[in-house]
Amino acid sequence: MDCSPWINTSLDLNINPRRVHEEVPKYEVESNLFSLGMSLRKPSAEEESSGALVEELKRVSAENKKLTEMLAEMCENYNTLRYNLMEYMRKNPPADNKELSPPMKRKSEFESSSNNNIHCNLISTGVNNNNNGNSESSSSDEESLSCKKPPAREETIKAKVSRVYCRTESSDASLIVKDGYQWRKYGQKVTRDNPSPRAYFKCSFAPTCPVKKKVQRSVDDPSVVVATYEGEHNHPHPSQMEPTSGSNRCRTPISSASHSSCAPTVTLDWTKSKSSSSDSSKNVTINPKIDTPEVVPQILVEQMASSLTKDPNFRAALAAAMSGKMLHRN
DNA sequence: CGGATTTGACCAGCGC
DNA sequence: GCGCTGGTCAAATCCG
Repeated sequence: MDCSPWINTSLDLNINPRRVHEEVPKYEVESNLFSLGMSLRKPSAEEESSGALVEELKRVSAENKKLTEMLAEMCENYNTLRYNLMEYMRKNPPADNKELSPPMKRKSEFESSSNNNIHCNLISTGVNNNNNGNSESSSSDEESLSCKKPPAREETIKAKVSRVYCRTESSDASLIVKDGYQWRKYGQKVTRDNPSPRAYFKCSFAPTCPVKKKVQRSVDDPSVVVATYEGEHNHPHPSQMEPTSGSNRCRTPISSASHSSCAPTVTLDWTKSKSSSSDSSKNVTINPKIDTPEVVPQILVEQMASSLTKDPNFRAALAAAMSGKMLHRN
């Protein structure tokens, strides 16, 4: 059954829903003419039956119009749902972030700092999820950091940890995440669960700044660099002190530098612009071309949405499933 | 020449 | 206790 015109039109509705109402009926009429071909091939056999056929045609056309409206409504609901999902994913990174985190943490990683709480920040959209660990979304990080430690040990854990995901050129092996601060590399290690080396950095902007950073490419996606920050800067953001200096600092927007404070502020350098998915981008408030921090979950959501909406097979399958469902109900 | 980076050695935590 | 692993140190090297 060749229903591609209907499918293509129906999915274009995602971009411009009004087109559907204008164009779909025409295709539907044609399609129904094809489907009624057996009857239409014998118009002269019984003239009285032609009237019934016309009535049938009108009825089917009206039904198709109704289905089209329902489809458009479903598409709108789908877009709304997708938008809500993106918002949710942005605020609540998925549990498979664990895959990007080391399988086990050692207490030495935290003993040198000086707070009283674990403070896991997952920076997702340029605003820290600074929920003091009370949200479910932070549980994955908290688990990875503390699940193997007794409660008494947890009380001594003090470092503020945040994780940032940055897409870079796959060919770029520099492991540099330009966040506006000055870092001195003091070590590099190849870890067991990731073939790409992990680089260790200390904040060199202030001699007494205790912040450390670990940078390693994602094992799943080499184009994604995972930067793990530990500790809190005890100095202002360099861009606040030297607004006109440094190639790194000029990439840091003042807005992110001026936000409250103790949590690490990160500006990612998007050296690889993502494909412009017109339909998905309209639902996303963040433009990937600007220096705005993002995290893998949102990247994945956008890429998934973009790839799905561009995939003809997915569109056909979605349209077939939706039309089949609706036809079955009628 | 001074600062940053590299890299092998060393240390400490953890599981067996 | 031993081996594995992640994290850190520091001498060597690089670079502007």
